[in-house]
Amino acid sequence: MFKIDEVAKETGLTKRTIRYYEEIGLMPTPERSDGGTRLYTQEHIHHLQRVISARDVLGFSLQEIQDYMLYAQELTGHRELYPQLRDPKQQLTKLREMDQALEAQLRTLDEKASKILAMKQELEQFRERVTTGITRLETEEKES
Amino acid sequence: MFKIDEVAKETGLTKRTIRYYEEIGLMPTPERSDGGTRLYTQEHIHHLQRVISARDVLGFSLQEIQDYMLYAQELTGHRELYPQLRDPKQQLTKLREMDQALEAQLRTLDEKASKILAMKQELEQFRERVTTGITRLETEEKES
DNA sequence: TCTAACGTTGACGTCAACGTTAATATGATG
DNA sequence: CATCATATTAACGTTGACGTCAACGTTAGA
Repeated sequence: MFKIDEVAKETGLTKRTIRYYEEIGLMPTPERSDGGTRLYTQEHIHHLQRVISARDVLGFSLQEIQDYMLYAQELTGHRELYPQLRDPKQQLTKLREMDQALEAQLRTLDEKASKILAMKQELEQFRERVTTGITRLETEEKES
Repeated sequence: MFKIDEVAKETGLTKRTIRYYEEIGLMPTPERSDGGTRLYTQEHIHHLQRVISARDVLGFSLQEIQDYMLYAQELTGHRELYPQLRDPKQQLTKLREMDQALEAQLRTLDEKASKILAMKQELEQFRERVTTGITRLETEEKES
């Protein structure tokens, strides 16, 4: 069980940000001590690290990340979905919704990946020109 | 020569955003008519499209995009860099700086690409589980 | 040339994503 | 058990990235 300062050091987030993420529902609410101090588990830390990854690396808004995490949680940790809690018709509808959403998210990821590739190629071209420029200047320097 | 509304329609940005990007130095200042109306070229549109790409797809801050665009401009459009405007020593120093910066940017891009891949794989796993769930429910439905 | 449609510059408004401060309670340690 | 580092909530402040509105000038077409 970790207190918030420990979690902050593990994740690199500030304590404020951690509480904020809980506030907006981006994180499962941790347990509390008798006095009210938040007590986090390793799971919480993992969760936060994935949130950070999605936020920093992909530039998703916290809202988008929340949508993504929703599915992730339903399918991994708490699988209260698969055991038929309800009418199978409703199950089917929900699963189809999830399928649609997942497909959409995969498409945006593909888009991003291809654009990243394009930027990479551009930067690599730039870099080639720079390195040839450097070597040219270096040889000129030696010749003088 | 395009006026701002045309550029807005081409790029999907609002006029406000276009002026804002100019204001913060994210775009080369366009020419003006005698009356003061901004007159854009095709180049400006291309530039904006690349900015949009970097912003939307990578979630860079406008400041980061500005840094990126700085090098891009120095190396493509206005190649006032290569003709030795100055002392070759200074040239060399500058080129080395650029090389460092480009390398760093390439590293961050690689990082992003690999994280995107990881997310993709996760989502694909989720999707498999969902689709198997769907087919199972569908066959159960037919059997009843 | 007149006018409707579009352009320009302030200036203030807004929303997300936190930072900061204050006032107060909690928890570990000698 | 005293105390000092941490914790909590509540509230307001800030920054980036624009939206919106007002007051006014410009342009193009009838």
